[in-house]
Amino acid sequence: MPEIPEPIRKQCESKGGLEGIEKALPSKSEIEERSQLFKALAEPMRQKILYAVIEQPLCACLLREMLDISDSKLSYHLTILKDAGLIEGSKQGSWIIYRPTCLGEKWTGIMKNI
Amino acid sequence: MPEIPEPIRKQCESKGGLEGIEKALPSKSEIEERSQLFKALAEPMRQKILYAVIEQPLCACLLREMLDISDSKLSYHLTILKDAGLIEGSKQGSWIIYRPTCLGEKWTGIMKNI
DNA sequence: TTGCGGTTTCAAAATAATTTGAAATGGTGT
DNA sequence: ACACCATTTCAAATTATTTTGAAACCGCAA
Repeated sequence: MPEIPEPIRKQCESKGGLEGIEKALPSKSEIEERSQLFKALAEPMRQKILYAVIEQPLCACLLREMLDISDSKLSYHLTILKDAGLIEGSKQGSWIIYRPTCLGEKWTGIMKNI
Repeated sequence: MPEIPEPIRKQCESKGGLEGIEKALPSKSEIEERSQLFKALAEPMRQKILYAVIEQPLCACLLREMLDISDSKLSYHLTILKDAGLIEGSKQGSWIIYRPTCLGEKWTGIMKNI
C-alpha cells in the first residue's frame, strides 16, 4: 500500500485493506440490475412517458400524439421501460394500454423528492 | 382525439385531454436534472466508486488500484460523479480524498432497497 | 531548479445508445 | 380475401458516451 494519509490508511487496514473494501461492494449482478434501471430512467423522453402513464394509462397512439414523436421511436423507448420493469402494456381491443408497474410507481415517488 | 377505449377517453377528457396531461408532467429542467443524476448512477464503474467511498473515503490512487483502471479513466468517472453532486474531493497533503456528499449517501441508501 | 507523485486534461479512437424510415406483424371489420 | 389500424421490428445513419495514451498541471522536496 503506498504512502497515503494516516487516517485513511488506518481505516483502510481495519477493513481488510482494499480487498476488504472490494468485497463489501455490491455484487456484479446487483450493480447491473440497477444500471439497467437507471439507464431506463436517465433518458428525458422515458421520464416523460413514465410520468404520463402515472397521470393516467394511455395507449401508444395517444402517447405518440402527446409527445410528438414517431411510432418507432416511441416503441423503442416503451421497450426499454418495459424491460426495466417500469411499465407494462395490456391489450384492450385494438390498443395496447400502458400503465406503470409497482416499480414504476415506486420510482416516480422517489423522484418526487429527488 | 382518435377512437380509443371508452374508459381511457373519459379519464383523459376529465384531465383536460392530452394538453392537460402534458401540463401535469414535470418541467424540462426537473427532468434534465434527474436525467443527469440517473446517468451518473447508471454506469457500473461509477456505482462501484460511489459504494467504495461510502465504505470509506479514498484517494484516487487507492480507487485506481482497487478498481484496476487507468488514471484518466478514473478521473473521467470521478468528474461525472462530482458534477452530479454525488461525491466530493478534498485535498489532504498530496492527495485528494473522495467521499460521498449527502446526496451520494441518500442515493446509496435508496439503492439498497431497490 | 529540477524531478517526482498524484491527478487532470485533451484529442482521437472505440463503443454504445438513439433516431430514422421502410417493411412487417397481427388483429378487426368488409 | 382484402384493406385498415395500432404497434413492432429491422438495418442503416446519427449522435452520445466511454476509453486510450500522451501531455500537462500542481505542490512539494532534493
